[in-house]
Amino acid sequence: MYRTHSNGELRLQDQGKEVKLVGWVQRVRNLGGMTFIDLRDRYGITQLTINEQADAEVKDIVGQLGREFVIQATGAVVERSSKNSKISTGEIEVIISKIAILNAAEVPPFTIEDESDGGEELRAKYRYLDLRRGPLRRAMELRHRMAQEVRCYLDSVIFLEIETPFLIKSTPEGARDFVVPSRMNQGEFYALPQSPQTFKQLLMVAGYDRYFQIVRCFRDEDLRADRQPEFTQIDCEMAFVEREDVLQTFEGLITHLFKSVLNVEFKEAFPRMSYADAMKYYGSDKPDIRFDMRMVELNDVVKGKNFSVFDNAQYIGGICTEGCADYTRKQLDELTEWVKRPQIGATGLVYIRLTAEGIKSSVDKFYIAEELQKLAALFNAKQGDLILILAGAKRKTMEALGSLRIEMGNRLGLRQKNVYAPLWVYDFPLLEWDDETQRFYAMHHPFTSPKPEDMDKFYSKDKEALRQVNANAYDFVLNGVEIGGGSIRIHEAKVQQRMFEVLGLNAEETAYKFGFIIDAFKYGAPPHGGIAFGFDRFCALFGGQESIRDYIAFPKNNAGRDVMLDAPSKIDEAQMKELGIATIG
RNA sequence: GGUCUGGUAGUUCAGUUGGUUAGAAUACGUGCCUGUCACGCACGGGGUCGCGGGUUCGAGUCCCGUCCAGACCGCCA
Repeated sequence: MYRTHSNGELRLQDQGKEVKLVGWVQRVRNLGGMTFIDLRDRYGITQLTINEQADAEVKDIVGQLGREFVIQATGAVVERSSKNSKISTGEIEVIISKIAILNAAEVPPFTIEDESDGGEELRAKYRYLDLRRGPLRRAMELRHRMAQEVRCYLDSVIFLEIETPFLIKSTPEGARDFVVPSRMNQGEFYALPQSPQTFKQLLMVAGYDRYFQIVRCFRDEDLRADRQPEFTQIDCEMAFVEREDVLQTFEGLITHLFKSVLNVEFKEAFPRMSYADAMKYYGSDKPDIRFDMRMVELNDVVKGKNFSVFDNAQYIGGICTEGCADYTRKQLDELTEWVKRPQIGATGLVYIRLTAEGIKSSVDKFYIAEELQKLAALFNAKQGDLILILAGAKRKTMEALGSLRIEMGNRLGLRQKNVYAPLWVYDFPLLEWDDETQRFYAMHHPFTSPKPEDMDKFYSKDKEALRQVNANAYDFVLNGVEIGGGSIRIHEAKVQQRMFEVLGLNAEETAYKFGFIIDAFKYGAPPHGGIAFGFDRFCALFGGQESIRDYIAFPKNNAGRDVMLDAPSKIDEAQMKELGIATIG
């Protein structure tokens, strides 16, 4: 037996016990006459004490110890004469009678502490050392807890967890697929699933009317702090449901997660907002509603006063930032630079200050105080507030204003981590027109059903009518982060066929790529719908972080590399030959 | 594909207008120290300034190229 206890469990009532502990040496403090060792494992830290009376052999071994050595120590639990209230085992220590080095360790390249001295690249390379640190360990524990609670809840409402294959067929409709060459079928490739979308729908056809899976998904696209090439979804589907059934069911799941993992309670139903309103008031399809600061469109009130910037703009809108009227010229210039950055792309920033001395703006030449007052009233602005206005092309300007709103929310401290604002966004457009390729793309995915009332438009030949078709789709947004998305699906073969037709696929392509699902719909497919949650993002948000990397045990860097394994890597000629793959160039 | 930021000791960083032997903290090593818990004190070792080229009497510093890392835009049905 290696150990009798973990390093996190001994307490005052254990004193007198003879215990055997194992773990990693966090730190050795040699005071001359006596030595203290902090022994660490997953569960905590226990102080080992070696005093003057210890055997020479014990003292000799202790002298050899370095950081991260794996040791085993035997001794008696005693009450400490000077206690440490910072750790759970701080009232006791173990007086060592026997000690053994189970494995020595080289000096680690960075310190294994909550606040490590190591940079990201180094910690990524030695991920197994980084994972020993408290913050990463807690992230893994949080993720485990989340997964357990998801299973527990969905099991309680009779969902079945069913696994679906990873080696599937490439249907590049949206994100790029990762592909895997087939040895037995040379020249052909499997694709890794971007999501188990079609499989879960086939499970509905099969009659498994409540399915879920915590499942890895793969997308060969560029990475971000919140995007990895392989990531995990809580993938769910239900048959014989309408939108309301899906929202209710998963509001239940989310509420359960908040309660069981964070002990946060939601007494009221989650707010809901149409996509159109989200864009209109927040300039985003994933609004952060922890703070208000709604956008107000000003087209009708500012045009026709000889201010060409406004007169020529398709959209003029603003936000009101409370208590910012005392912003200095320098701060306003800096904000102007901020909105002019290429990522935001605004051409300028107009401001109106409501100061004690009256109303002042950067457009006083064009608007008299009375007009500005009237404008300010649209925002319910009061003395001390600052109104920021952007103008330009509609979509772009609204999004820029939405970004400015988030930025001001950050600056004003309105986006607190421990405040949670869930939101359902619904009624997205079904289709997006792409000028470059001159065709429609599905905004969500091609299995999303149009809203029943838009069916006529869906069958229309008119591009403008098609543009106006709404999808029976919904997103779950938490604190401005898109956590989940889903829809009521198409379950009729002819509707599905029409969808592919709208997307520009001919009958042959449709049959080749998606024949299996259209066939399935011909054999009694029930009405169905579902949702999928980004599990990594969900965990990161619960952990109060923006980056999902710390919630994935072995993530990739932003070039899609695993720097620990140094993958991807070349394969040898024999492997290539076996797969029937030639090197280009 | 693009924009920005960074790369100097094991690690995190500083390094002035281009000028003597490139510093600090921490880690590491040695010694002292009986109540530490980020122990303390003293001493010590440790550098291809990412790489290549250029300008210059002289480059960590300026210029060009390149590689790597991070953030973002495009992309992400």
